[in-house]
Amino acid sequence: MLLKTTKFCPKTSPKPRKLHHFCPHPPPAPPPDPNTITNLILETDPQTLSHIFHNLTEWTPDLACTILKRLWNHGPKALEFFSLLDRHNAYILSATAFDYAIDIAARMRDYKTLWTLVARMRAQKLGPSPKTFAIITERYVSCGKSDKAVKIFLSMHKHGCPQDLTSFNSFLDVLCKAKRVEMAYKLLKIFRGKFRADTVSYSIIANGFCLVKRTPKALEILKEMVERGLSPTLTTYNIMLKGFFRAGQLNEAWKFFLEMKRRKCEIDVVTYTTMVHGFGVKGEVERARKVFDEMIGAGVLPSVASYNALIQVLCKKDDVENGILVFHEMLRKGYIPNVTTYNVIIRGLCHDGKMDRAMEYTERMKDNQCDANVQTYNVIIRYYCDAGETEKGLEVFEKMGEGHCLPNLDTYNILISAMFVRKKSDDLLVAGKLLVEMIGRGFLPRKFIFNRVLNGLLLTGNQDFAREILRNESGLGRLPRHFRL
DNA sequence: ATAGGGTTAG
Repeated sequence: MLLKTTKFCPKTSPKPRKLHHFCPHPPPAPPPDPNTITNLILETDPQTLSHIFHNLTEWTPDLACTILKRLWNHGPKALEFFSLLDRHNAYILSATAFDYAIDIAARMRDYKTLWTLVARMRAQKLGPSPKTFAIITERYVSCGKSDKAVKIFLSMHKHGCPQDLTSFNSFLDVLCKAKRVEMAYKLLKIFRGKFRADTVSYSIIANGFCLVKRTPKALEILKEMVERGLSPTLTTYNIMLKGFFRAGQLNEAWKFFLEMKRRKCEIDVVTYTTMVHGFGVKGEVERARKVFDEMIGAGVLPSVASYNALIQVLCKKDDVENGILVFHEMLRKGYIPNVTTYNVIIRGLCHDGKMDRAMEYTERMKDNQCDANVQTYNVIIRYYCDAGETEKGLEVFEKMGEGHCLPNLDTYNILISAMFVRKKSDDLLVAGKLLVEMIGRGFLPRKFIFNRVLNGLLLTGNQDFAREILRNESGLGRLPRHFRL
């Protein structure tokens, strides 16, 4: 056993010590099961948990990381778990585990904990690494603190983290993905000498302009890059290609694709998949199919992602049944569908009102050792709620909890919004409960959602509940100031 | 997480 039995179940099984006489050679310990431990952590209060941890053996760094990942959508529990490990089995914590914990603290905007963890990581000589700083700066940028993120990046070395071209490029990418491309470009111009900016740096900036649909500017960046003696790579071209599609410039995309071929670029599976997806989402289903066939004709082996792109396109812009035909075709060819493949089909079926068949596919996933993820559940819940089957949505929500998938922020938003459509006061009580639960799990509700639930409770004569929520949450100090009365 | 391709919701 992983757990010493006496401490494991102190209330229910206090006796059978004597049996050991008859069992001199206990059976070998079963492999530690992350699910069991995760559920134990979720159900147990902090103090009891501390006792249990005292008696836990057989920890491995991998197990610790797996559990942290499972607790991803329950920030407070994840950090509680992390600090218990830190106290009892410090040597089990890896750099990856620290990165997870830091990411979670940052997501909860608990900056004090974040920097404590960084210091602790450093004290244990586990980092912080450039990856750690990519995580931290990404979180700061995503909540609007880009200037602060720049300062953090520039002071990385003071935390014992090397500052080099790679970490510079990562940071530029963080800014670009948060649509702060102008800021990234300014930084590039300031620091390109110091860090010796390369093709990757410029490609990242070009991608940043593509993400905000400014393809002419992206092309300018590439021109500048070439003038500085840096050569584009296939990745650079694929970035541009995707940019044209994103900006709705289908003709430019097509011309660019032809030009790539004419210049004897070694067009790869990513190029083709970009074309299939790009054409497809703009409704050009036949052209998407043609490109897919051309890929096979050219001897480029489609990947699972290629199939996913085609299936998605068919499900969305053509007919789910045609998507399912391609799904069967990929199975015939020996491909192993992944969770995205299933999610695309499930969404297609839901969208077509075929909820029962969508549910069948979730079962099929299980049979094929492909675990449904939170996105799978969110799709099903959303469509049940949209179809007015709120109870079924809630049922699926409950089921994901008892499994090993915790709801995320989207799940709560979907469900809470659904609690307003029927104008039933009972629904609002559920909304209130969900709100309390999500806050307890470290999610910050949007101001709009929070006020909507509170107002709803007030209007339906549930003042006491509303007041209780406010008192609890402001007492915890977890809510931003605008929520306080 | 040094840059590119599949999921979100119209």
